[in-house]
Amino acid sequence: MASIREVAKLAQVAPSTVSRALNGSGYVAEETKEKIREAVDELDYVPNQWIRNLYQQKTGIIGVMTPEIIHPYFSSLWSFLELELHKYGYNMMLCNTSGKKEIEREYLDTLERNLFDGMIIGAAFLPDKYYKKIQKPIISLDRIISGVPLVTSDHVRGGDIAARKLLEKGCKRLLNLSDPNEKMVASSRSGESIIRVMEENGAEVVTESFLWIDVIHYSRSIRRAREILKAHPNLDGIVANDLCASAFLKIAGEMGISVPRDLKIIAYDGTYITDFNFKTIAAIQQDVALIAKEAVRVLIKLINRQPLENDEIYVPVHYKGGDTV
Amino acid sequence: MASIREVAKLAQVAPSTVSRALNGSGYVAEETKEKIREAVDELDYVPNQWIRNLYQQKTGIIGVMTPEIIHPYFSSLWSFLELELHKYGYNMMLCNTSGKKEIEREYLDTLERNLFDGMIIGAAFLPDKYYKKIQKPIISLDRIISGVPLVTSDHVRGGDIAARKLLEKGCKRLLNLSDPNEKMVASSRSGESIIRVMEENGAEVVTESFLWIDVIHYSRSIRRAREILKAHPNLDGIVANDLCASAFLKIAGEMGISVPRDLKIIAYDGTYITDFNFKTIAAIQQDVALIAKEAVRVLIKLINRQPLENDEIYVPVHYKGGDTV
DNA sequence: CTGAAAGCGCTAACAA
DNA sequence: TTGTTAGCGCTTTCAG
Repeated sequence: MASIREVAKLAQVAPSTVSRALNGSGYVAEETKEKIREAVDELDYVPNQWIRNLYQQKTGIIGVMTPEIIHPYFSSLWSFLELELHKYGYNMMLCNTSGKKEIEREYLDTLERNLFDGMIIGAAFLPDKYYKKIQKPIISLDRIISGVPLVTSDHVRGGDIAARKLLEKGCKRLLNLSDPNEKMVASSRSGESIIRVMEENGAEVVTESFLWIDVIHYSRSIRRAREILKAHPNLDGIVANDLCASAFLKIAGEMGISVPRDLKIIAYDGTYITDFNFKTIAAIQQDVALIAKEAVRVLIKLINRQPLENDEIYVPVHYKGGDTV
Repeated sequence: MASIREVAKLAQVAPSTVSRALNGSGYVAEETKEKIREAVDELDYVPNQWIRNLYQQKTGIIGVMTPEIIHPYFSSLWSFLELELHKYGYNMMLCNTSGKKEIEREYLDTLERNLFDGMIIGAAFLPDKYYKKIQKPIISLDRIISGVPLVTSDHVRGGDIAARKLLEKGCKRLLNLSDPNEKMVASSRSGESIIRVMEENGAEVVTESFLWIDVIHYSRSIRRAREILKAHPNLDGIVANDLCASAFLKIAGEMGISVPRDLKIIAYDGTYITDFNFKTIAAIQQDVALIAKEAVRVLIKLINRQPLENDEIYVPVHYKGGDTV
């Protein structure tokens, strides 16, 4: 690995001149530039970006904390986020925690050790205090942490739309899924909203737990969906994330339950997988592109120490029709 | 951000002593250590990892070049790769090119600028020479580049298994899909293998192009699948990647083609989405966990300048039954 | 056991 | 227009 000094020596100039020539900062005679260019070619010199970062006091890397990346909601979200960060010259580092607290702590450490210029928290399992003490720019996409800006979907509205749609179709007994381990997350508001609207309108709501781990392993989703449908044979409506919704649709078919006649299903997320089946699944669609855009906009403001006009941003959701309601 | 110098001053020792105490390198009196510990706590000092890397001559980051991340094959593969890299203390940086050559070049540049200790190439669209000149450890997962170690599935066998399965079920007229833009990739061997086996056994093979861009946008897959099935109404077998296979299954249903009676479908990849439909899709399953494991093993060897016993590694594939054959 | 000094590879201020 | 010098925050000799 050639260094700037070697280039300087070969071109018979000072290292600082090489630096200036290469960065276009300050004056360098065209003739000198030429000599330097030759030396660079000769030695195959490539400046070390890490070292440069030292002076810029930045790394150009944004960490993205995610519990996993296989769920299409996350794949899509991170895909858009990457594109968006790239526009601003940032690279994205996916920090996959697999839901493990130690790994999450490790990555927060990495942030504090200045490897990232900022961090986007897709999901968090550590107590609030770990996030609160962080001195660097962070934003959250779901977990509600006081002092940490939140960019998320308008889940209250999402739950509302879903519930009203089901009521309109005559649902009387709805299944609501929740992961008891996830507390203080914005996404749980959709469930609360669904329950409120359903009950206000005289419908019954059955809440069952559906663990995170069961969502990401599809075979487990299937098993859990079967358990739940067997335990509650008289359900007539389900709102669940794309993967779960898909599992319920499959199990309903297996059990001979007619969808949408006897059971109506609305997926929550609305990624492309809701179009996979012959019956497309109706969905509350999150606008992942806009979430990504807003998240990056806010993070960049934080990094540039600009004031935030708003530290809670709610991105609109949309209803997408399908064959399951 | 407190620096080591501030800690040293507060603890009334030299910066080098702090360094030694914190790294456990060299001797430091227990008493001195205690003073340093106090100063660290007092100032909330966190060593700057990025500066430390300067001395280690490494960054601990591996770049992973991928054309996109939404396709479940890639999501799964990168998920396992991340886990595997993490075991060796490396972080993974996803380099999403969106199939764009400029972005790919940019990331190769990033590698040369020492931001990564090595790189894993998931897909490549640049001419070979760009890869050949790289002086840092790289391995490829699909594209065949002389001098660059390859870790990939045994696609020849994969194609073979698929073809024989279809023949066994009586297929006479098979659809083979290929992206004409993708040249010199290991994965195309499955198609070649399928064609060979089918033709050797007296079956006909129709090859149609199916562009990458049509695969990753599911709505485009659907449209293309419809086009193809309309153009070739007498097909009785299809081998295609999970997403395409899913699109064909859906369109077959829409067109009233009975699967598997009139049309047999085998998905190639075998990710969880092949289990989504009421009819599970038969598949040639790639062992992504093992691919990830092998890739990392080889890359680490390269980084440590250990000799490679083999620069082409073929990971076994498996047949997974389903309702579509 | 500890500190001074040199230096990782580069940039920036200033002098020439 | 160029070179000298100092230094980013840390580690690593090496002398004491």
